[in-house]
Amino acid sequence: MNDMLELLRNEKNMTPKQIEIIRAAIELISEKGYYNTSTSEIAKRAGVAEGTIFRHYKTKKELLVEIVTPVITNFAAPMFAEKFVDQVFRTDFAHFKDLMYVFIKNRFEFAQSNIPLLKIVMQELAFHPEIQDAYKKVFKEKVYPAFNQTLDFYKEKGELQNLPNETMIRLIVPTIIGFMITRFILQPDKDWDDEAEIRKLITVIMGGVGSKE
Amino acid sequence: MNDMLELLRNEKNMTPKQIEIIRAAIELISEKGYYNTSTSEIAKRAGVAEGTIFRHYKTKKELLVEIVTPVITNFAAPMFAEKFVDQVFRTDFAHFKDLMYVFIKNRFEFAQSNIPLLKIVMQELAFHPEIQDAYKKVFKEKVYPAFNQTLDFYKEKGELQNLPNETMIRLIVPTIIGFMITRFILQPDKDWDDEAEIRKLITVIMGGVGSKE
Amino acid sequence: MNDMLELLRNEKNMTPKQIEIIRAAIELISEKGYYNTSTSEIAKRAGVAEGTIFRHYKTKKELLVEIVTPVITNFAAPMFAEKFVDQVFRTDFAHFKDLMYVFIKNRFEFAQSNIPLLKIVMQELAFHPEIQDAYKKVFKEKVYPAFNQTLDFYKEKGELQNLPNETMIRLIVPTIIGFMITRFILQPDKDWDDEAEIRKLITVIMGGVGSKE
Amino acid sequence: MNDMLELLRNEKNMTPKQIEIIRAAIELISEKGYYNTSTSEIAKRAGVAEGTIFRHYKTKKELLVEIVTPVITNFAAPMFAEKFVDQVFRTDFAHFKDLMYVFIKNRFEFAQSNIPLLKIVMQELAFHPEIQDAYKKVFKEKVYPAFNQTLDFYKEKGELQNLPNETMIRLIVPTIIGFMITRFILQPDKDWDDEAEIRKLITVIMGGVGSKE
DNA sequence: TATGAATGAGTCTTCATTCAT
DNA sequence: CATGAATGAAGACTCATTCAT
Repeated sequence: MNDMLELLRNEKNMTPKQIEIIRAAIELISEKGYYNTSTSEIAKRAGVAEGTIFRHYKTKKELLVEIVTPVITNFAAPMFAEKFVDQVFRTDFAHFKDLMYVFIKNRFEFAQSNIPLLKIVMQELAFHPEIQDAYKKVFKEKVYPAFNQTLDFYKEKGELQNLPNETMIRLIVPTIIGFMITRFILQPDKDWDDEAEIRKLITVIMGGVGSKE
Repeated sequence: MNDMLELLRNEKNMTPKQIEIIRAAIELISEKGYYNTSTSEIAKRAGVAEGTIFRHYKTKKELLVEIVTPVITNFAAPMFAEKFVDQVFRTDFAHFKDLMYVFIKNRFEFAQSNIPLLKIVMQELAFHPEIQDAYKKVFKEKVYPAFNQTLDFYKEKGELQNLPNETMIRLIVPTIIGFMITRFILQPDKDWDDEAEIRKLITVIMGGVGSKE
Repeated sequence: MNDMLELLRNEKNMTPKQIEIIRAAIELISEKGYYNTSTSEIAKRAGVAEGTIFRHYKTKKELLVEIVTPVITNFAAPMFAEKFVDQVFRTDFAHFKDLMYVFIKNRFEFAQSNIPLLKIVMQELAFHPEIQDAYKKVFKEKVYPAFNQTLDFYKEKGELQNLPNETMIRLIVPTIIGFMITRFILQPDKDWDDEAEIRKLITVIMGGVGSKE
Repeated sequence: MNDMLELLRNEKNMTPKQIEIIRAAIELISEKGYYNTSTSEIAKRAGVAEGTIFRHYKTKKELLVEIVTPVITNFAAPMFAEKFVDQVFRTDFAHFKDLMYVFIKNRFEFAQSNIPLLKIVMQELAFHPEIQDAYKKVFKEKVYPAFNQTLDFYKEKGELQNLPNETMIRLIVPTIIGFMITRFILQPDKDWDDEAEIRKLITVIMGGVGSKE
């Protein structure tokens, strides 16, 4: 269940109207951007009155943040949730590249289910300090620690070069994200063999950080 | 001479006021984004009347495009100009990784000299078809052909795996761009050892596309 | 009930603010012309915010058209409505000149009640294709057919010369309109004996188109 | 020689640039109206710099007035010039309707040669007090006296009804002008038999003001 | 005299936000 | 809770006019 809207409906208990507002906002903002989308347009597409939006969200920006924050949290978080880290250490994954495969596969599917949302995050991240804060927080509190633990684990197993974790993260993460941007945003209509692409991606990453034995 | 403003002053022969307008626009838009920057603000910072902007650029958007287009052209183009391609084929570069080094170094420096401009390009690319067109044109007419020629050359020399060029480009380019974004935008204040980072980057790339002899 | 404002209030069911906007617009535009009247002025005189105007009328031009179209329709139309044409053929009017009298009298009173509006129509007709369209439509669909029927009727009765209807219309209509312009716009302050003027006018018209027996 | 431009070139001694400005202004304003024509457009079409216009005419309005005033003067005046009035009293015209014929014919040709200018006069008369003043002056000082003299002359000859001159003028003038508007502005493309139309027009007028012997 | 870059007041229009119902 | 009419501040853009060259 990767669909964020589903998730929002459940976690916060939203009224149907609220859901419609969020859905409309996501559609419109991801198509045209935050500044090209008016609240009246959102209201119209959501089938509610303009005032209704402001009953639920004090400002237009708050609506944006409300949309974007859970995406950030959920894009980064779940893989680093207890369950997953457990698996790693219960050595469910014999090799780092197996872990990478599951990790990338999982995030890939998440991205696929939430393209409009991720588009919004990427586009608006640059301009809204509130969003940047959420992003930094998640990165610092979730991604970073989880990565550290994981990388240390496989370093000790001799599967990774003895590079600083930070360096490795800086090599791995942009490579993965770069791939997804190409895949979902720049050339979404190309005829992709996703499975092959992901394997190739892992080769690149391992070429970069894997131990050269 | 990497500074685009310098370049603009020379190529198009701009009046001093025009230069000021461009300078102010670059500053403000790269800080706050296109939609958060008003023409009156640009005028104020440029020290001209608001009307003066519209004497030179029919619309605000035209100003943006005028700023952004040369950046795109110049970010992509020069490395693929005759001179450079010549070098490659006069085998000035014994190995693909030597070429990569010079290439990345060169584009790195260009980026460094034009951070605000590149920020603008990245941020606004998503919303302005006019900018997308410029980008597509350059990529198709310059980047792609040059890359193809080059990759074929080193493939024949046995230095690269026998992958489709497109695949290689898709692995190489986002990796480089991802690095630069991290370096200049996400963590500009970190204490970077650029030389080392670039070498590492090349290792990653070679791990991905280099031949496994 | 000749007052157009009254009519607007009823037909379209307008809010009080909307009425005020229309009233203010009519006053100002008829005094100073469309291009010399700003929307902010209209708003001020109407006692509403400028934005309110644009909530009801998408553009300033749409406001103008909304004001002017019903005038055109109503200036031309009612006399040619069923009721009136019926009267003619039930020979309520023994002679063409009796019909003319009622007709002119009726339109005269309409004009008198709507001077500012008619001023606007005349002044702006030249520049706004939208208004011209409305005018052409009404003339073609209402005025012309009604006139034709009527003129034919009295021709057969031998009261009119055997001229083409078009020629007669071209003689009659400008003469009447010319009179009203003189009466209400060029010399409104003169001490008019309207009854006498109208009779004189009819003499002229009959001199032009009446049969010379 | 009815062309006003010719006249302007001679009376005032204008530079070629000035003539071009006037010509361009007439063209543009008569097409699109005063408020829809910018001085920069006029300058462009005239092939001069914007500043040049303001060297010759202090304001845009002054340019308009400069264009329009001589038209008014010349439309009204010449027929009432000495020469013409002389003719009347040297009884060059046996009957009033002969005079009318020459008069209408003459003004008809003037109109035909100056349609754009007359269009401008009509359209802008309503909004510019300066133009109204010119019009009133000419009417009062030229048209009215000349008409008076003439009408009195033919009244004495028993050719006209014993109506107040003012009344007659009010019947005659709008009828003639109405005809010209129909002929040149409302239906310029119709296939007109001008000679016949003018004769018809005179019949109407005579029907209105001619003595009923 | 002619130029045309520069001006800045003024215009129409948009839109997030409020509030009485 | 929901509505949607009303708001008014702010924005992009126009254009008559000025003035240094």
